[in-house]
Amino acid sequence: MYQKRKTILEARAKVLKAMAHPSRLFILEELEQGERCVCDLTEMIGADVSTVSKHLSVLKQAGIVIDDKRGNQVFYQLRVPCILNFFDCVESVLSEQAKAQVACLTPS
Amino acid sequence: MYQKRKTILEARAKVLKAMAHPSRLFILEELEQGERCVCDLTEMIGADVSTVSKHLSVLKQAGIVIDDKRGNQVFYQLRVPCILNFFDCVESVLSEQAKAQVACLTPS
DNA sequence: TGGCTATTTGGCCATAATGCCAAATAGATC
DNA sequence: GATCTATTTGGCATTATGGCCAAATAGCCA
Repeated sequence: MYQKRKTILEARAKVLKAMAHPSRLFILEELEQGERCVCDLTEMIGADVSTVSKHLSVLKQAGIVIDDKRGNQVFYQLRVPCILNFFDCVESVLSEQAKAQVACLTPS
Repeated sequence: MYQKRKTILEARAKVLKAMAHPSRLFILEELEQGERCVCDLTEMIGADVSTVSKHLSVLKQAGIVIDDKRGNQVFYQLRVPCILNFFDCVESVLSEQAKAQVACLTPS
């Protein structure tokens, strides 16, 4: 049952895991607007350059972004723009949570 | 830039992180068909009951599933069924990867 | 109550993820 | 070549995850 689907589920989990970090989600949102170099993203995030570079490497290894070296800069862009559609649904998880909390607090 | 969005991105990341495990993805697929008790899922996955229970707890804490105790069993179901729509996009990430690999192997 | 089944929780260990600093690498420019 | 900027990589400490076993909890039924 599970063993039969395990390989494909592992592949999917790897993609989700690569996205599952606030800085990496920020990078994806930012790349939705267009390509960005590491230095731009580093400044916006406010972490060490090496940290941001490693986040980008995680996204790249998962196949979510691609890089393009031009001069002494490296520009990253989304490889699969639909990735952002995810969040309509993630958002509905969060709004359900919010609704449930309100319901808890509201005397019935 | 990032600090302004950090809180919401952390919330989203938490949901993605909860999904980012093959066993948990299997559980979500299975719950798409309808509610399941812990014992059913445990047998299908073939891990220790305690392990499966903890996976379910992760999904529950993320607000993705809800539980319903009936008798001495606990049934879980999806709280936000759209969660499975995710995979059209995850799949396109994977198929892009596959395409790229083929392109690498094909002499141009 | 006692025993049975289903589930959760605590403890423990092995492994992976995160973030910084420092060092290495690569390109541009003088 | 020397130097400056941009980026990646290695190392290390800290924390989180995943899995099992064992123990605790909860409901059922005799």
